[in-house]
Amino acid sequence: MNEEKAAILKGTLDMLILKIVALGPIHGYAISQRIQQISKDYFRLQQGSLYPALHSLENRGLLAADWRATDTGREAKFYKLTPKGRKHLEAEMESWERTAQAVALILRTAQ
Amino acid sequence: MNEEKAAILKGTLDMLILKIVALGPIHGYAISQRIQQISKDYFRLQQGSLYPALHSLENRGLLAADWRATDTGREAKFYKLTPKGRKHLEAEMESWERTAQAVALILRTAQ
DNA sequence: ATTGACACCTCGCACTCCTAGGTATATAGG
DNA sequence: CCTATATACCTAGGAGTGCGAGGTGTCAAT
Repeated sequence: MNEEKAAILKGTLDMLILKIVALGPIHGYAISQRIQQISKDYFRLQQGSLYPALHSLENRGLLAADWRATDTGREAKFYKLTPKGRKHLEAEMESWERTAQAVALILRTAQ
Repeated sequence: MNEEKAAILKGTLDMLILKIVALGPIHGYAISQRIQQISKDYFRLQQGSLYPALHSLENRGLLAADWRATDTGREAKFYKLTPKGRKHLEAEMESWERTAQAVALILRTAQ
């Protein structure tokens, strides 16, 4: 019952992924772990959400990928931000701030 | 192009409506105006979102409604919170705070 | 030999809100 | 009087978005 592992807030997935990738080249599987870790285990990014999102971001030219070996000697697809992706991330973050503030305005309106 | 009137953030509509209704009995049409006004014209709540949401909230026992006359002498359906609705609103607001903070954690992670 | 973690993938669903239509009444302007 | 605008309600269908559930293959440890 106590749903302590929450789903990603709708509309924020692309932004969160772009932000994680902005920290440095990283492969998909590690992205979901990082999101979970940085959010202090609050968000749980499902693989069924992750991979389609990565493909979409790549198709839209916001991410670029190449296959490399991980620390553990395995092949993995590493993503990095394109310039377009960086711009997009900045725009999404600004939009998020404005939206979050608008929600806060409503929630903090006293009767 | 410059989409300065934003859509409601997915997943927050019920909460925002409940919060507005919590300020005092109010009819549907006025709810959308209040949301627009309090959010400083940032959110634009469409009628195609508003009315189905109100019916859903009523069906779930979170809102109760009765028809009354407005200031302008027109009949309108006034909603008020039920006790269940008030609890639900509090739970949703807490959940929102945690989610917004988790998003902030990720967005504010420096490389 | 089997389990579990790593690392990738896709299909179809469920949920959520919007678009685009509609009805009806009251008020203001020409 | 007639029309446009604002008020006030409604619905059907669709587009978007993330998830659940399934799958493949590799490597390390038991």
